[in-house]
Amino acid sequence: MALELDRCGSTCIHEEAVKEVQQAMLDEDAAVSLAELFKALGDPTRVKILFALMTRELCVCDTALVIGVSESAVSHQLRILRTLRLVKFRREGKTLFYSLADSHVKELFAQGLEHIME
Amino acid sequence: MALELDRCGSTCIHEEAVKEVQQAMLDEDAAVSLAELFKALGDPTRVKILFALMTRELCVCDTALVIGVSESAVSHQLRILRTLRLVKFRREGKTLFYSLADSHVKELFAQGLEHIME
DNA sequence: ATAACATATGAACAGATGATCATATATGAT
DNA sequence: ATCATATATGATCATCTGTTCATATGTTAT
Repeated sequence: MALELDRCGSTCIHEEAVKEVQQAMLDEDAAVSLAELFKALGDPTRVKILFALMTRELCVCDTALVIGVSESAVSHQLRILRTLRLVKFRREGKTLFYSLADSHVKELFAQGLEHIME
Repeated sequence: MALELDRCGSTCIHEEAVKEVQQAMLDEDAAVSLAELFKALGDPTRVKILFALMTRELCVCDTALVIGVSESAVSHQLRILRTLRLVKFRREGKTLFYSLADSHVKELFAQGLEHIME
């Protein structure tokens, strides 16, 4: 506590700015949750999986073929995406069809692509 | 190439689905760029930095104080955010004031928080 | 029950990541 | 020029990540 307050020397702190920002600041849990969500979107394989699912639902095997990685790798990544409720699935016989859980991914990708192409 | 096509056995492939998705598919570069962007947002420290900067511009020292990490750590993370053009800065004497580069971060955070609180 | 198929899971390993510490750069004051 | 301040950078290291390979689970058909 005291350590953190001292760290900066004290000469360079703009008190008003710090207070203003601290009041509007995100709490730790929210920051961690947000980071977890974005981290899940922060891998090319998972981006491809999600983008593929934007077009239509796909089984694991087809997904693996489309994005060019092993089925095991896809399955591992889908587990992560499931945990964060980014995808859902339905069973049809031996096959599991995965799809986007809600529209947030589409919106996030749209914003993300906008930024990249700026 | 041939390896990838064989990998799935061939029995489980739904050809139409695969073709339909492949046509709409993101190219490799775009997938990597998108992933890089989201990866940059996928760390609690960087989330806090960006969220803090949503309120107002801040110098490195104040940022470090607000989010409770060392100035060096903040500087390192700001470098990553600068590289991805998520933040920009202006100099005033010895002090560098960082701010959000554009409005995409706000939109992304808004969507992200919506998803988390669903 | 057995076999085949679709997917999931666990272990393991190489590569990436983020904080820390030490050092360097840049600006302003003396 | 020297010094103090604000920030940046490089090296190091423990931890995390994603793929692979081997194995397990669950479903359908025989």
